[in-house]
Amino acid sequence: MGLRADYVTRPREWIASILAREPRFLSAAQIHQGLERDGARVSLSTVYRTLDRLQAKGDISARPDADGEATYMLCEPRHHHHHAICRACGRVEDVDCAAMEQFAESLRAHNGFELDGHAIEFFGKCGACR
Amino acid sequence: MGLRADYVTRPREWIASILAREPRFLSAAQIHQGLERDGARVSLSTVYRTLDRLQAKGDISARPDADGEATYMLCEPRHHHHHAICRACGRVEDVDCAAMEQFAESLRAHNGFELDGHAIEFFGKCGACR
DNA sequence: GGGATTTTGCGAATGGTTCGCAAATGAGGT
DNA sequence: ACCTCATTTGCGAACCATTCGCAAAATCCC
Repeated sequence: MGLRADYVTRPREWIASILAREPRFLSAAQIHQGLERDGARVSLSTVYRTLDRLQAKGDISARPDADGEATYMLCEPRHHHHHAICRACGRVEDVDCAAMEQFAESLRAHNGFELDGHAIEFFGKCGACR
Repeated sequence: MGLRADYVTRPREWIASILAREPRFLSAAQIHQGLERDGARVSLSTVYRTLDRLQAKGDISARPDADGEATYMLCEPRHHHHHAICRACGRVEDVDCAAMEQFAESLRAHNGFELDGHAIEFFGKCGACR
């Protein structure tokens, strides 16, 4: 009687493979369309449930896009870093946050604000789109 | 025959007054609740329409919260700056972005990423909540 | 006050996301 | 390979934030 199972299913493999080859944030609908294009028939509900599961496992990070629609990308949120998002193609580049340290310090000094986290997004054009 | 009118109405004044006294991002529903608490009977549709209008005029800035729900705050997005958001009370402090310049430079050098904009959010506790 | 125009409120429509449940699938033992 | 059983899937309905259409009310300006 196994508790806490974790089945390997085709829908999950297909979804993972889409995420693995797209270095950008995708909505559930976009992933679903990608699956159809690949000939993989998976329900939208399953896409949502799989994304929730991957996020709970810490394998993907999620963020609402400008319209509030949830988007997801394969990227470990554990090791803290930031994203540079290409305005043209959406490609995401990881950026580490060494330079943030000193900025946090001045925030504390000038505003009395005790920092315990931060999120940054950069917009522009990546090398390929320039 | 006046084109492009811009009426001053009680619903708009009430909504503006709520925004004026809340230094934090509020959802349309929260603003609507605030209006009811003040005894101001305004429909949710009007709240949404007024917020859209204020945003178009550049008087408020909007951002989706973590759940993707749209939130709004009285704050001119024209003059570029960042926000420090208190995790406890939601109060927003403005932070200017002088320190960002050099960061942008190293981004361009190391990643070939042409920056044309960025957004930052800091989380923590403000002076009052510490 | 009167008349043209804008705004409001309401209820219905929309679109993304979640839920409930019966049918299908994967895991593990025999 | 087969059986059993827990997990997962698909479907449709439910849900919630947001938008729309339209008639009634409010505002502006003369």
